[in-house]
Amino acid sequence: MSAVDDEGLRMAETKKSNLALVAARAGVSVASVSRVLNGGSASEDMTRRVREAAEALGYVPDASARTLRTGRTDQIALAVADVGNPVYVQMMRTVTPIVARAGYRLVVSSTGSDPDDQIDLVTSLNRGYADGLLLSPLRITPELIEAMRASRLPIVVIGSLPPDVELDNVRADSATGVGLAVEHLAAQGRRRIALVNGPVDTVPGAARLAGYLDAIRRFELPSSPELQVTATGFTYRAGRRAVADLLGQASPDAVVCANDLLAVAALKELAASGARVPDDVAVVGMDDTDAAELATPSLTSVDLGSAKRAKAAAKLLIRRIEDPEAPVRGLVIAPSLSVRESTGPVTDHAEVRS
Amino acid sequence: MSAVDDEGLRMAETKKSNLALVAARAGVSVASVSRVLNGGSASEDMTRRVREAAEALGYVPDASARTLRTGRTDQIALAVADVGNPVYVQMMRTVTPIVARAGYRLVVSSTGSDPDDQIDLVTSLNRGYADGLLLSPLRITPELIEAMRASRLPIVVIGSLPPDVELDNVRADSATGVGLAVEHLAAQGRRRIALVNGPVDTVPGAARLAGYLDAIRRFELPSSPELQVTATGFTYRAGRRAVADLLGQASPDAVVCANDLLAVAALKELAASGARVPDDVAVVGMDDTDAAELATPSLTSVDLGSAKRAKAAAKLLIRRIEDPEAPVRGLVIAPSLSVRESTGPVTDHAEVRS
DNA sequence: AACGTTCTTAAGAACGATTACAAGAACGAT
DNA sequence: ATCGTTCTTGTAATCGTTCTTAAGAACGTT
Repeated sequence: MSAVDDEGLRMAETKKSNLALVAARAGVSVASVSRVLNGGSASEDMTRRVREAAEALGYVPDASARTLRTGRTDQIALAVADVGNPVYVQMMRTVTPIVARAGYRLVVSSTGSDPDDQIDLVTSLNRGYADGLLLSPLRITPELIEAMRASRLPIVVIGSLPPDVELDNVRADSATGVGLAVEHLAAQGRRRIALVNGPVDTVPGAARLAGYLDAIRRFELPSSPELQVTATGFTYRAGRRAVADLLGQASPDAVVCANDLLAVAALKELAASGARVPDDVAVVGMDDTDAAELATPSLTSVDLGSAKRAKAAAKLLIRRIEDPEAPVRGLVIAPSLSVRESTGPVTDHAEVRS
Repeated sequence: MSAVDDEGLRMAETKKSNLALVAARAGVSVASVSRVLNGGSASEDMTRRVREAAEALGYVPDASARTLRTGRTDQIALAVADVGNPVYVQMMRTVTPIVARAGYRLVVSSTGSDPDDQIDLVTSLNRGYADGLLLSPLRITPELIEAMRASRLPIVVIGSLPPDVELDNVRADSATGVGLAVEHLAAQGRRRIALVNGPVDTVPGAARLAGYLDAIRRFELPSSPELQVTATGFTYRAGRRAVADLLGQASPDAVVCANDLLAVAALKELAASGARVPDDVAVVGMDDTDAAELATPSLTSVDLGSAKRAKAAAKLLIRRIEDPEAPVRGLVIAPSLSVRESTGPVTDHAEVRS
């Protein structure tokens, strides 16, 4: 409680204010104020008076009025299924500077994995709260596709779509990605390669299972149902349960996981069971997020190009917003493998071990 | 390429539509349409016709028009400094259901740690793109405080403020939290307790340093500048560098870190240097996020009540939106300690493994 | 001096929703 | 039959901005 009150000294009174008030104070018309503030041509005297009045009143233009008039919000929405998944963090990071450079603000909303949530999101997009949407849906239903197709505002899908759907999208090549992982493991002489997948009724879950089965066949590895487990979600906790089940029913010498969180869960569960990584069991994650580098041992991870995908999707969306007639595009980003400790050269340890 | 085109069969044409179109189709006035759709009283016949017309046209109300008229957006904004920090993920998770239950949608924007970004954010809030803002600023400047004070729309600060500032806020008690960590370590006989802090010109950085110095004095532990290092940010990478510096200049038997990311960095750097955790060096994190549980070994972490703080802040904001005259409140959430492996008793370690 | 050109500024019409107000219909009561 | 009440529906104003149109001023040209 200081004795001196210095409030009101130079306090911009942001209570409320609009063009009319500024105009009245400057002694000009609202049109002129708008023109000056939006960089139209005006006399020097006019410009000065308007600027002063606006400053004095702490004028801030009203977003909804402007949007109503112009039809633009200068916002782009990014919808993610799970804010806890580091792959989405990576996407947010990549997208933010791109949309900012194009003059948009990014707003993030988190949906559940429920397709209905996403339909709601598309609907509310059509209320016009953003100029476009970047959507990365886990599950795709015909209803969701129909909603996206009917959307008045542009949507770019990050992820795969059924082949006949004509929507801008940027997809990963999960199958090839899983193939890279299996190839890497097989080259080390690993034979009992397990898959820890997320729900197979999701787009990534289905793609990763397909890629796994294909790779197992290609490399002529033993295939057995016991080596495949499905977590109830792409989360750490679900991963722990799934891996515990796996270890109860099989003895893999390598585990490929559908994302990095599941892979961290595998590391933990293996450690709890007394198995050494990578000596006894190798672990491969997917998405190549921060979590892969932070894990102990650090995780070999399939880079599905999330950052590139997000970047490409953002550019696609911006182009589409600016030119609604642009042809529909579908991009595929090639995967690569980031090798780290969790699949570390077996030779070093194998020598020691045997 | 199927031979049959079934487009236009029942495709809701969401091109554009407004109350006037719906009204024309239903043969009633726009006012009646609005009334029916917003749950006003209307005859059965009227209701049916309006519903049908709205459905047929795929009518979706325009957000900006509604906002312009009513002054409400039904959105609450949450601004976080770093989407990569798991403590913010925790906050987002907690806040989402609370605002949803109150009928708001949550939009997340990420600011940098630069106070100017946050001032921009407050300004754009005053454009009316949300009904209120939850802000967790890393650095607080007089300008930011002035901007928040002058805001036309309510803001609740998650974090500490200078004592004389009258703004709704929910703060952690970092000092006591650090004290809990030091007490726990001292009770194990650890004496050379180091601090890995974030930048001290940030609010949490300053608070944690103060708490550390106070605790060191209280427990009569040796204090030396070599035991205190400051990372250039609250990130993993900055943490690695800071811990490397620390290990180069001192031999701590315990490390208290200003957040979980820094603590994970400490684990990694200690492992790289050959030190065993917790046998040689104990590590304590802060915020008690998922990262603490996922780390190897799992991290003992000071729970600064982030989830509770976020929850309380959201409730405060909603109350404030609904009653702008409500008295200003400041809450403090008490910290607690979640003990895990990284400070585990050395004896216990042996039991588990044998 | 009359006229056309250019430049500056103002007036007013949108954008699409909500809502106060008024007008008319329906209905029961006296 | 008249009046008052209630219920339903329509008319029109309003939110704050942008932008078209047009009016007026300034200036050069013939």
